Parts: sequence; structure tokens; C-alpha cells
Amino acid sequence: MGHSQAEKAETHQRIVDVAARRFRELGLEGISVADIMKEAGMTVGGFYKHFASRDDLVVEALAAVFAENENSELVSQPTLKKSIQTYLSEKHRDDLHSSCGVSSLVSELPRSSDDAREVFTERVMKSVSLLEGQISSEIEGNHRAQAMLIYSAMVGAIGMSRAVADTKFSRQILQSVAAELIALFSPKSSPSSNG
Amino acid sequence: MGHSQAEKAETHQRIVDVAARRFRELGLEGISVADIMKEAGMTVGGFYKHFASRDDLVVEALAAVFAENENSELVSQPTLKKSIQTYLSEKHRDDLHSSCGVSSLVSELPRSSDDAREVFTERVMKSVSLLEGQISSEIEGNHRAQAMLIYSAMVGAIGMSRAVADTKFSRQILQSVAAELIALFSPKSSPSSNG
DNA sequence: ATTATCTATAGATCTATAGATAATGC
DNA sequence: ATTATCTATAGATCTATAGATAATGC
Repeated sequence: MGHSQAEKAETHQRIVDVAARRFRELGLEGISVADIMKEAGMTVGGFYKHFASRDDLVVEALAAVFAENENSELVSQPTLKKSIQTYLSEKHRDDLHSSCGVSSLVSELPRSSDDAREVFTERVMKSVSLLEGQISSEIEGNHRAQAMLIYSAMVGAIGMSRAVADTKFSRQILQSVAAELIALFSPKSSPSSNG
Repeated sequence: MGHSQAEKAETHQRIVDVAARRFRELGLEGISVADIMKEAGMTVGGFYKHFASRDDLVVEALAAVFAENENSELVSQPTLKKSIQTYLSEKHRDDLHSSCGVSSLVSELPRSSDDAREVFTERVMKSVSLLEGQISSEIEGNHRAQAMLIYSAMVGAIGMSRAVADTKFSRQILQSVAAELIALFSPKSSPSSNG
């Protein structure tokens, strides 16, 4: 057919976007190159003019999954309490295609390429920092370590809430962990507080 | 060749054991039936006299992964502090083949069969109960919710520690989360304690 | 002339089955 | 006679490449 360079760039972005959504839903090996291309409105043959290999797409799609715009949102709400509630919501649990990629891919990444794992590492560091910045100065202790605890708990809780085959228990995990984290790290009517 | 029923039962167990180890290392789809059989000392043809389908092996192997003997150990040490330290150890992080299956498979299970997810659910419930029973009565609050927080944090932390491509950061996650959990939930020299 | 896309396919791999073989167990 | 295992393979699927086509862009 022949297409302009601008069109090619758009196509490229469309492929990456499809992959970024589907990889979170189906896992990094849960969809074929042919199906990704079909969903992007193309056929499989064109793929290798955009990517040297399927693995290259994985890395680029992960970079998109972990990009600032979309992914930081979940952990940078106006308050820590809101961040916890947003992350541990049933909406986040159910919207896998736009989920935090750390939670939806964590147990798959140890087997991924170094490039993929580096992109993942950056995202975890950023999310921990964003949470750290939301811990009130009224809270005593090591805020960075506390942010690691909060993020670990949220990643673990939403992951298990998706995996269990019991809707009530799934909701309990989300609500209990959210309540405990908020009680521990969100400032409220504490004896030494003045607000 | 022809083999006795006792031999068949042993063979069956050997296949399940290989799968239980390898699925944790490589993911539920990371190893073929033929390779599992080879590692169990057989060839692929015999497989379907033992299991109706590959999926049946997955469910049976998960049952083995989540069986009491091996898996409870990680979360039922003599004290809560020891359970936390054992679970969040570098040894546990690195020994994927004998790891807690919840941590090594959590983000894969939402896409698994209902049978597989039910086996998983039972394991999560049991581990939460085991942790709940280890929280000292001196600790105030909802012990079940606290146990969910502890388990979520441990599952998330060890999962991320395996996925990140930065050995120092990996260790920091384990140590920080362990320290925070112990500080929060393991009774120590607190003003109201008498030990 | 170059290249972004298409159709078609080679080569690898994976699940599951068919048929042969050699023991078990009635 | 039954069956646990073996070898061999059918059929599906997946990545990557080859060659054709039609537009871009010097």
C-alpha cells in the first residue's frame, strides 16, 4: 500500500497501545503478534518493520504501561488516603486493561528480559517515592520504608483479590487492607495531632 | 513395558512433584508436558493415562504447591516475627522452586481455571488464618484484617523483590517491609507491655 | 528508489491421540 | 485381558521471513 512516515508513527503507537492493554489483561505471552496486529487494524506481516522481535514490543509496551501519565495517577491522588482507596478499589481490581502494571505482571517479570525488568524497577521506585511524599510529616518513623510497606501491601492485596475465586473474600481483602493502611498511615484524630 | 499399579502411583506423584516445582519457577505455561515427563523420567505418550488434560495437571500440581506440609511452614514459624523474617528472606526470594505459590503465581491466576483459583483461594485463607493466630493478644485492633495486611505486604514485597533488576533495591524492599511489619505487629518493649 | 503494508509460508513447538510393546494381575 | 509405557505423528498455533504491491518522498 505505501504509507507516510506520520502514518507509520501512528501505527506504531497503536500497536504499542494495544499491547500495553492486552499484556496486562492476558499476560506478556497471552496474545500473539498476529492478534495484536489484527486489533491494531493490520496484518502480521507489517510487524517486523516496527519491531526487531516480539520481545522488543514487550519492552516498549511495558514502558507505555509504566509511563507517567496513566500509571502514576493510581498512587498520586491528592491525599494518601485517596491513593490507597483508589488503588484498592473494585474498579481497579476489575479494570485489568488499565491496571497498575506492577500488580498485574509482578509474578511474570522475574522470567522476563533484563530490559523489561529495568523498566519495571523504575516504575516501582517512582511509585514508592510518590507514596513516600504523601505520608504526613506527623507520622513518625522511616517514611521510605513505610512507603515500601504501603506499596507492597497494595500490590499484594489487589493481586490476591483478582486471583481468588470468592467475591466476598476478594472484597474483604481490599477493604481490610485499605482500612488498616489508612488507620496506620493517614493522620486522623490522634492524641498528639492538633487537626 | 507394563508396570504395576504401585509403580503407576509413584510415577503419578513424580509428575505432580516436577510440575509443582517447575510451575513456580517458570509459570503455569512455562514448561511443556513433554519436558515435565522427561524430567519425571518418562516420555510424553504416557501422560494422558495419568491426566485427562494438561489443565488437570495444573490443578493437581497447584494442590501440591499449596499443600499443608510444605507451604504452611513459611507462615507458621514459632513467632510472628520469625514468620515475617522467613517469608521475607533472600533465601525464599531466590528459591523459586519451593517458594510460596501465592507469591510466585498470583498475577497469573486470574487467567486460570476456576478449579485452580479455588485451590489458590483456600491457600490464601489458610495462610491469613495462620498469621492471624500469631498476632499477640496485646496488639489492638482487628487481627484478621491485620493478618490480611501482613500477608498482602509479604506477597507484594517478595514478588517485587524478585522482579526488580537491582539487587540493592531488592534487598531494601525485603528488609524495609519486614522491619515495618515487625515494628507494627510484633510485641516488643511497648509502654503497656510487661515483657 | 524506498518502504509500509499485504499475503503466504517455513520452521519450531505444543497438546493430544494412535498403535505397538511388554509387563501385571485376574 | 488389561494397561502403563513407548514411538510416531496429526493438527493447531506461534514467530519470523520472503516476495508482491502500492504509495511516499527525494
